[in-house]
Amino acid sequence: MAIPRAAKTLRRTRIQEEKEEQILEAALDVFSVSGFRGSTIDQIAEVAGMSKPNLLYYFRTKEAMHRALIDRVLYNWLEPLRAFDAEGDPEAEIRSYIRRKLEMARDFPRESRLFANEMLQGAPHVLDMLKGPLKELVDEKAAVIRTWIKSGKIARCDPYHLIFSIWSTTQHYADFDVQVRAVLGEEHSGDGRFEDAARFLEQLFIGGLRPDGSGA
Amino acid sequence: MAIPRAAKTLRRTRIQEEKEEQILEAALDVFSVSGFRGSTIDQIAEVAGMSKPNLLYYFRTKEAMHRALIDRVLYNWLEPLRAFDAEGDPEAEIRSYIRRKLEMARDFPRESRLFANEMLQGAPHVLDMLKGPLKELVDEKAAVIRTWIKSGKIARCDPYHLIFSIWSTTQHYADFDVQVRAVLGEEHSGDGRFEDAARFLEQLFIGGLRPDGSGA
DNA sequence: GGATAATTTGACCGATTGGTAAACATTACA
DNA sequence: TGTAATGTTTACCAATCGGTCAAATTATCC
Repeated sequence: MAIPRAAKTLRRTRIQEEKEEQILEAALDVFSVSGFRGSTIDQIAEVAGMSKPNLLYYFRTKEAMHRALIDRVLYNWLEPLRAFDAEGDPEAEIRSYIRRKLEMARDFPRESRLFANEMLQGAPHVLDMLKGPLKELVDEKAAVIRTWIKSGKIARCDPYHLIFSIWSTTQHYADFDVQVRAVLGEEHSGDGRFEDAARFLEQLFIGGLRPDGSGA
Repeated sequence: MAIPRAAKTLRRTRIQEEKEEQILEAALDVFSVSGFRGSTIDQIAEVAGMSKPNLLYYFRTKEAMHRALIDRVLYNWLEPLRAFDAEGDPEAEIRSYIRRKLEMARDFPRESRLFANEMLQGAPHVLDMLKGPLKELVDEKAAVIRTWIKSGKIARCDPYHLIFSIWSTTQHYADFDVQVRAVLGEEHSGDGRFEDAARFLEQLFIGGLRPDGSGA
């Protein structure tokens, strides 16, 4: 008889590691496209190449699978913002933040869509994280931006909306990929659009945040 | 006996107008949150306050409901971009485009989420529209922006990515509303955030697009 | 008011949903 | 190699899914 699944987390087998990995990979495929409600266990099982009961042996419910997936993906997703450094040069920091976020949109579009789906549905599974850890992290980085403003290194602006606009512009290339490609046309649907986007966004944010009295 | 439904479009009753309106309103509620796959006819029927077979009397399938909803919402959704005027002053045009898109995010968030859901799922129901009419419209407006660049009224930049970034930053306040509110906190979750966003985005885009040799 | 068309509903259908039970197969380890 | 724990599968369940049907109800128009 199998031990109760609650105990599974105590000692993890090689098989457990592999299968759970395999399942979460398939779950990411499915959840990121159809959202939680629109996805079915059967779909995920098929993508994962195993039977539904086998899948449910590792994750007792659809909820548990979704939660495990979000938990695993969340930490890496916030890494670029965490790397935002108070000590660095504002212009370089903003540039590199945009670059990193765009790279993630290019290399991990499913993760981006997973969160986008969750947001559209009102964030039923991550609302506490948004109000807690995420808000704290953003508050912290907003404070950094405010010191840059106070020292005159960048223009006066609302740091929260600055962060929102970097999020939205970069994630757009993952979440709305199909629209971007349709509008750009077949010939510009290679990865070159990410380089073009990076160039444009750097120009936009660096120019838009240049302190009043500087340069020109 | 009721006439075949194909004939319904020939002469429309008062009741038909009202009920179809009522159904599409409920469908917008449901589809915009859960997407096509994640929404059920029963849900929509309940929100609309009528029985499922009654609902299916007006729209034969879930697909038909979704298609009718998209068709109805699409025209208005593209109106701000259509209003983008070649004759106007670039700065004023961009300002007013941002304002209008933000107003739509505030006043029609469900419509925004309906499209966002559709995009995340790969636009199965609107791909032709994206590649056809939408692309043509954007091409046209991109040409307008290029004339502004050529005449030195705004900085050199990629007009497509400029449009993408206005779309993404403004729609963010509808699609990611729950995240925006969570990060800003309870106290900043009134409609004031749209005014703050407008101020920031105007500053960002006007500053970011200022031609090299001008001002400051 | 009566005929006729339009609308609404309850009962129902087969397919799919999330999930379970138990038999069966495999692995790890003494 | 035996055996207990782990892993997998087949068969199944009740609930929900999209959708149909025929009967009942309501509106329209002469």
